[in-house]
Amino acid sequence: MSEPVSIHMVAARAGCSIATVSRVINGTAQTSAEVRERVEEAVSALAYRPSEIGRSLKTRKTRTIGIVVPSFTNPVFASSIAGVEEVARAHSRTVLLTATEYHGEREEEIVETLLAKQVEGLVLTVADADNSRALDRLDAAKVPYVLLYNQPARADRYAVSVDNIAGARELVGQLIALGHKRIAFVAGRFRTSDRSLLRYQGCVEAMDEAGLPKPEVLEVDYAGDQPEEPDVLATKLRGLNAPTALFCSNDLLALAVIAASRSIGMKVPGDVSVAGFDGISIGTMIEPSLASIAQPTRAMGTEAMEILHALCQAAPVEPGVRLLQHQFRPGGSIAAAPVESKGGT
Amino acid sequence: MSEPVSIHMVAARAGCSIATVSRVINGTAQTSAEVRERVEEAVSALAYRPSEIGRSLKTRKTRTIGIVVPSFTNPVFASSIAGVEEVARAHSRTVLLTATEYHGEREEEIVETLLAKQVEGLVLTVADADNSRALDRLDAAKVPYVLLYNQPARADRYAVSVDNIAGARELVGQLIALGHKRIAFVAGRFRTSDRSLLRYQGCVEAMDEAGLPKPEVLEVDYAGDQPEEPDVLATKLRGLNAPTALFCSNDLLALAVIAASRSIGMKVPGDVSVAGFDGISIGTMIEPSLASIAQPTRAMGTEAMEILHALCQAAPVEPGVRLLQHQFRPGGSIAAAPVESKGGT
DNA sequence: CTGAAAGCGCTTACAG
DNA sequence: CTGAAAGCGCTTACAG
Repeated sequence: MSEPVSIHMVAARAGCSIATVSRVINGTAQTSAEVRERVEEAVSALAYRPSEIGRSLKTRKTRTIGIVVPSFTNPVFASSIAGVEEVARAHSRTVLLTATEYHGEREEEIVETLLAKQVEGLVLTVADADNSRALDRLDAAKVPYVLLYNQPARADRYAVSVDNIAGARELVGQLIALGHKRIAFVAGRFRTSDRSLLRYQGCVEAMDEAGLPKPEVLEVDYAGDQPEEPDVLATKLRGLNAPTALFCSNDLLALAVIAASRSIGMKVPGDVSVAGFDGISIGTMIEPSLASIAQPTRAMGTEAMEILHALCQAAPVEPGVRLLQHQFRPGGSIAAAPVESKGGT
Repeated sequence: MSEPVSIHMVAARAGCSIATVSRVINGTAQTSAEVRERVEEAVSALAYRPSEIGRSLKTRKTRTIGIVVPSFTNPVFASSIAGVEEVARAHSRTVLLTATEYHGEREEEIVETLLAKQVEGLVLTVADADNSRALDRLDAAKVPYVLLYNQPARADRYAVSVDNIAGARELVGQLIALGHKRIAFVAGRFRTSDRSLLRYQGCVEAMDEAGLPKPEVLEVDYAGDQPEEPDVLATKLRGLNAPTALFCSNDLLALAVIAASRSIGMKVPGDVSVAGFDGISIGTMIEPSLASIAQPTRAMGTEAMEILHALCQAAPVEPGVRLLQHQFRPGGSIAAAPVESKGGT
């Protein structure tokens, strides 16, 4: 900070030119053993580290990538970020991290900032991958990016996701098999999550096929990752038309829904079954365990970063959405539908 | 990526010098309305964004700070990172993110990388704040940093934490008040977490004061944030000398311990009480809810970043540890000690 | 109010 | 094997 040591000081101490210092440090050309030794001595004596910023300006490569996700505090994002970071480090890349806090309108501004930082590429989860000014901006700037959790309809974008529709269908299929007929879909922010919408769609399809009516929908407000006040949520749940099962668009929401249900005397799964989507690990530790669709979150992060790395080196990569395998995770939070008794709770 | 637009292109289109372009963009000097207009036209037509990297090289300021934490997937870190990022953005700073994955020996290397990236400062949680080569390196480089969750004994380091000893004492005091006499401390990695050690110390102190013997200690291996296999953990729990209460060094561990206890037929809190430390929000949603010591994690992140920001601008800040207020969070996971029956489970 | 020039810390042809 | 020089994209005295 105070007196950053530059390549000139190293050269001075080693008694050679800065070009030579650069060469021995990067091993980019032959150097005599003596000079090499002197340079190495100077480097360690001065605790010299070449400035990435000077280097970047010259090479036009920053070896930095940007991540933008809605939130860090949802384990789903946290764990894929961990995957991205791991692979980034393996390729000696650094990660610039940002969160939109679910404000889709911040995406563009954030992307601008990241672009100004000269990131070589981005991994991002946007509100709506098919209608995003942030992505359009990236396309225009020709900066490579890989979407995570989004499933864009456009075939020219790179993305890593699970099949949200299929996952939701599978889960709702399980619910139906358990005898549930009145299933409600509890949604976090359709507008800010195209995933939520796809899961809803999967739910509708499964019910359609079973000859059941469209699911009732409960849209829930959030503050960050925390759904609204438990009692507000409880009141809303009470307002539903006595569903026997609640399919929540994500696990965090499902946990809140279970707590809220409990608070109004609804036993889970005795009175109502509750399922989520994501498969966060805590879901397996609690009682009842949370039925869900597990996504390989960390692997999704590593896969996305591997693709991005390839893209950054202009390696040829087939565009499109990579669908990783999801898995139904059974759990004690769902059970056979209670016997019909004309009108629920 | 492909044809990044530079200040020269803008100047060319606007028919002025690059100096003038710089001036209107930064509003750093008077400019005539006409020129300003032409420059602005060129900027938006070309979608020009000044390169932060060029700018940084000249100004010697990157407006970037680094974060290093053991893991992203522990909600405690995730949420403080969110706080750091929020404040960083408010000060137009960007955040470079890294995780050690609990490998203390990676700290130094990570710090080197961050230094090479010319971060202006760092927020970090290290394994041992009083014995850290990474911190020594930062001191030598005179790069400001603020510790988070660590409580260094040295008075010259900046840190934001809760009082881990006091928190642990408080919690264990509650346990003792409930009649518990055989309390075991379940520890995550003492070697990689000075917090864990302090919490242990608080536990010992509280038991000492009550005239109880030192707590039995169970050290648990981790893989990332996941404690070892549930059945391994269960076996280890079984090996304990029939404690009536388990104080776990963090909430994630407590959840795993509860699950493992259940798996061997120990009811929580009927047969054994379990408490954690951190106060993660999920702890309040589950049944039984998790007794814990709540830390204001997000606020700790924002506070740390505010201090760092001040430090980066060479504002005078009192060194030392800021202790934020922790709070005992009652929970259904702890209850009165079962009546003595000569030898536990 | 504006421009030419220097320089931030590097890397890399180009000579030798 | 080594050095002098140019240049990456900016900002900022210094002149005018």
